[in-house]
Amino acid sequence: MAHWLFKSEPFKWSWDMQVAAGAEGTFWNGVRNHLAKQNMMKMKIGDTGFFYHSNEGKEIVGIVEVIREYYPDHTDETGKFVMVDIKAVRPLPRAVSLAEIKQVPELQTMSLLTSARLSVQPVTDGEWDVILKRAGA
DNA sequence: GCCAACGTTGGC
DNA sequence: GCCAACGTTGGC
Repeated sequence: MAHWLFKSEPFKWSWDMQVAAGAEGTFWNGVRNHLAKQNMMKMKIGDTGFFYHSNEGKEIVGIVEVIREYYPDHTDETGKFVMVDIKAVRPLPRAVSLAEIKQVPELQTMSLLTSARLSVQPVTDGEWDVILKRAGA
C-alpha cells in the first residue's frame, strides 16, 4: 500500500469540496507534469494520500483514498495526460503545516520540500507515520 | 507582488 | 539533441 500527497489551491479545489463530493469522490484532473503523471500511474485502488492546501493554508488537512486507477484526462486535448479518482476519507485532527514539516528532521526528505512544485508526490511509509502522529491521528 | 526553481518550448 | 528563452508554480 503506497502513500501519496495531492496538492491543491483551496480556492480552486478545497478539502471541503472534496468532502462534499462524498464517497463517490471526484477525478483529479489538470495534472500537466510528467513526473506527477507517472506518480498517478503507479497508484492502486486503496492507496491513501494526504490532501495539501497550497498557497493559502500551506498545510496537510486531510486523508484521501484512490478509488479508481488512472484513465485519460478528458480535459487534456493532447491526450497525453491521465487522472485518477479519489475520495475524502477523514480530516486530520490537527492540520500539519509546511512550516512545521520544515522543522521535523525526519521529514527533510519529503518531496514537499525537495520538489516543491510537484503537484502529485509520493510519501514514504516513514513520512506518512510521522505526519499522522503529529496530526494526532 | 516578487522571484527562485524548474519544466517546457522552439530555434539551431 | 542542445540549450536559451519563456511560462508557471508556489513560498515568502
